[in-house]
Amino acid sequence: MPTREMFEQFKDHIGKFVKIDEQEFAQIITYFRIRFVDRKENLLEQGQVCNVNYFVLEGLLRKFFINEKGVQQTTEFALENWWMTENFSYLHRTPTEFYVQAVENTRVLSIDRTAYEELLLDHPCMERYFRCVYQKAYAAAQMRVKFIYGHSREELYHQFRQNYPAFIQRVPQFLLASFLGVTPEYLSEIRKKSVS
Amino acid sequence: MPTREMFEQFKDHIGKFVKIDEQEFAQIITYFRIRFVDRKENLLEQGQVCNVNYFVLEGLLRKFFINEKGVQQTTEFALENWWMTENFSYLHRTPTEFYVQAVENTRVLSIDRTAYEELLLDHPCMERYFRCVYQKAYAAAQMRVKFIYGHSREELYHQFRQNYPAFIQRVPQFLLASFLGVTPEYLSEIRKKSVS
DNA sequence: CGGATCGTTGATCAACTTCAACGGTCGTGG
DNA sequence: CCACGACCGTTGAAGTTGATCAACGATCCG
Repeated sequence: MPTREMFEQFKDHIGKFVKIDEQEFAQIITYFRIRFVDRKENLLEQGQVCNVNYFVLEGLLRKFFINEKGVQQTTEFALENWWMTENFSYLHRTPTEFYVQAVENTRVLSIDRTAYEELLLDHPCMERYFRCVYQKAYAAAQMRVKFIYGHSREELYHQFRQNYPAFIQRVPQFLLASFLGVTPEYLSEIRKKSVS
Repeated sequence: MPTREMFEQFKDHIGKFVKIDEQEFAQIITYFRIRFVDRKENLLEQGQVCNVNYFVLEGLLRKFFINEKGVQQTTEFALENWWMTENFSYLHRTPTEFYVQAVENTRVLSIDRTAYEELLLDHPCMERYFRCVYQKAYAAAQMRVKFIYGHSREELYHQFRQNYPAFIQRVPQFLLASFLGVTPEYLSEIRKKSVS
């Protein structure tokens, strides 16, 4: 049984966007389930329709697809307090091309489509909350496109290193390479250049 | 003075996501202004804080920034029934690095920050509407990242050509090159290959 | 007619990949 | 507790993709 404390940080996150009282929050959490995901375990696999949205309480998720060369290509990480889902599959109810996998042992809140729709109807403040969350996520995705277009792969690495130094410690190098869109070999070369 | 018909398509767009009656819509449009933008005219310039959101009724907008080599890099187009704003600057109230410019003579609905916030408080259905719009836009942005990472520049062009054949007719080639992240010279070479 | 803008062409150059090989580390089974 | 294999990071040579630069033609518009 999930305890109150487990949800405290979720309440804080909601609180960043909308005002919410103790009572209503107690109602809201009933729409969610808590789930533990082992390292390397998949929350979503290619071919499935994504019907669930995940909120990371602790740990780290990644989203990737298999490109035509058969190589995993990571497109996204989700740390604590980030939402992770495959929106395209979720919205269009089409089979996804993505996997969502735990990089570390991870604890998430999950909410499926049915519960999500009920939640939004029953609690208008959550409509506002998700509007804010998606607007912010959209802004972040747009800035990411700007970064990709505006910099060489080498610069991307240095930017990323500067912006998320702690994260680089946390994730193995070949996953970082995959996320940056370079081969592990080239990332290794970039790193060599910058230490010498 | 804007006429009722001018807003008809905006009503249709809202109607795709939420149910709305004639009366409420009549209220809602009072929060917006209509604006005509000439070709090459800027709706936003680098250094400004973006406080306005635009809905394209007719025409075409593009968003671009100037990269460190002094070259315009297009990151986004907005056709009819798309929203265009610089979300990052809008959300954080920081000076933007982007320009928003009309590619064709364009007619937009505009809503500034103050009116937007009032609109959302006065009309909860619009909170839902924008939640849906941003969720969809976020999904599109994520798929775009997938496309960029999963294909060579040449493949990107062919994909784009296949998905938006009409659009390619509409936009000059150097802008398309800029959007795809290639030089005009290289796009020219790609096109030569595919006709021969 | 004249100038700006846009698309094209070809040669050279830089960024990044591919491939093959090697060494270190970690976890698991014996 | 050791040994083995899997996994990961590194190195270097050769190859590919796409950029840069300079020049030229075509078109459009004043």
